[in-house]
Amino acid sequence: MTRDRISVLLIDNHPVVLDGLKAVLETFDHIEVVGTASLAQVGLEIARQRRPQVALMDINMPKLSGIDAIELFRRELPDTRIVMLSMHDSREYISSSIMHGAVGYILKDVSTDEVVCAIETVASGGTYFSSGVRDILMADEARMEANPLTPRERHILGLIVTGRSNREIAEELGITPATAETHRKNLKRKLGIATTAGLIRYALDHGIATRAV
Amino acid sequence: MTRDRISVLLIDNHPVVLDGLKAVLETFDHIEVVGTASLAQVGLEIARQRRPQVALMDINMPKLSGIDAIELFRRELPDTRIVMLSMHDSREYISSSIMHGAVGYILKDVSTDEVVCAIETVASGGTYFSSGVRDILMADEARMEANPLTPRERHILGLIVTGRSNREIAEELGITPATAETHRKNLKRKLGIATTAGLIRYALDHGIATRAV
DNA sequence: CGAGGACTACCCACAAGTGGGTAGACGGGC
DNA sequence: GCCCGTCTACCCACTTGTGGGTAGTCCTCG
Repeated sequence: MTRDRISVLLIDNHPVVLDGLKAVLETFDHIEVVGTASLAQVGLEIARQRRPQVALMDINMPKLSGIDAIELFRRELPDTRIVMLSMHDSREYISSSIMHGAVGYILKDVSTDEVVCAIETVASGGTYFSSGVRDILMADEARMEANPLTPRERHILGLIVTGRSNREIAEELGITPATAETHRKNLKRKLGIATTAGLIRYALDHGIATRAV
Repeated sequence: MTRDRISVLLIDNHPVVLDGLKAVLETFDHIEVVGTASLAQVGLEIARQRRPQVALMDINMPKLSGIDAIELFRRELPDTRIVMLSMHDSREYISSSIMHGAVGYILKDVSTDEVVCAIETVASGGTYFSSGVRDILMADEARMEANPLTPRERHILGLIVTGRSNREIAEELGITPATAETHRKNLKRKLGIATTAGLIRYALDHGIATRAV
């Protein structure tokens, strides 16, 4: 290692997570928590002064979302390596974080050992994604070739885009609402998208539906 | 009038509406119901043979939606004047119907007199929109200049596009979920859009949000 | 003929959105 | 000084979606 201790900045708007993480990390001699913040803006300010090697940042924060904050960090502090900390394992959050420049993404349900491992890995130049995240990333690439949407699913996706409820979709297709629900669930699972809004953006992006009303 | 009786085709997948409307219309000497159908495709088939002057069609039907059916009618039977019959007064349905070529749009809660009036009007070449619909159409044009979205609303619309729930929006903006809910309601009211899906399409259409994840 | 995918349908408990409202605080403009 | 728009917040009853499942029927492909 270039320095004996890895400097880490913690940003999380949940005091419990913030303090807990700080306490745990401080039991490791090779890690130094140089600051904590509950808001991204404050974290950025601290980072300007302390120039941490690693920033561990929550993805969901008031005022300034973690995703948006990644960009600000990258612009002002390109050497600080950003690891996102999230409770959500949705494909959108993960790929969005990576695209914005995060080099790590760990779920909040991982062990503290794994957090330490992530810090070490990204500090030495690597990338770290917790196991659940890796699965999602790999699945994301393999899934679409292995599991293309069925015609029925594309049809239903189109109806979802127009704002139809499960009941309305069911009426329109002559099936039960429960089945429409299943198709909706399968769509989300196949695409790794957690929200209906995400499904709509996906459909518009991939020409499965058009915005024409 | 060119013909003594106006030939009308009824298409609605609700038997009650279909039969009720037929019975009522047949009490008028100058109106002749030349056919009824509970599916758009069947209605189209009947229309091919009977060439009705007016087609009264439900907007929500299984298999083939009324909106899509308008196009088929326009293509094959350009002389048949289409009046949409709907329970929904959402801006999207109405403007979509008009754009596809309907010359009338009446809500199902209107009086039968108004239905007769609509048939007479479109048969003689005019357009007919029931009072509630007119309000919405006029409002639609006037509203956006009179009532532009506030910055706060645009911000919240952007968050809705990313699939945030009211609770998540509230956390992100430091307000209560109830307030986020109010903003969401106001957005729908201002834009005359009934569904969250519609809000998303609107936002993407108007550059208030981008699909970039 | 057996496997697997597609489509269908239902179960549960819980979370969230819907669509009506009402209402207070603040600030700018007439 | 008052009006109006904005932003905030809450009420209710109701519907809908969520995220786990399981499981049956068809049809096709090897």
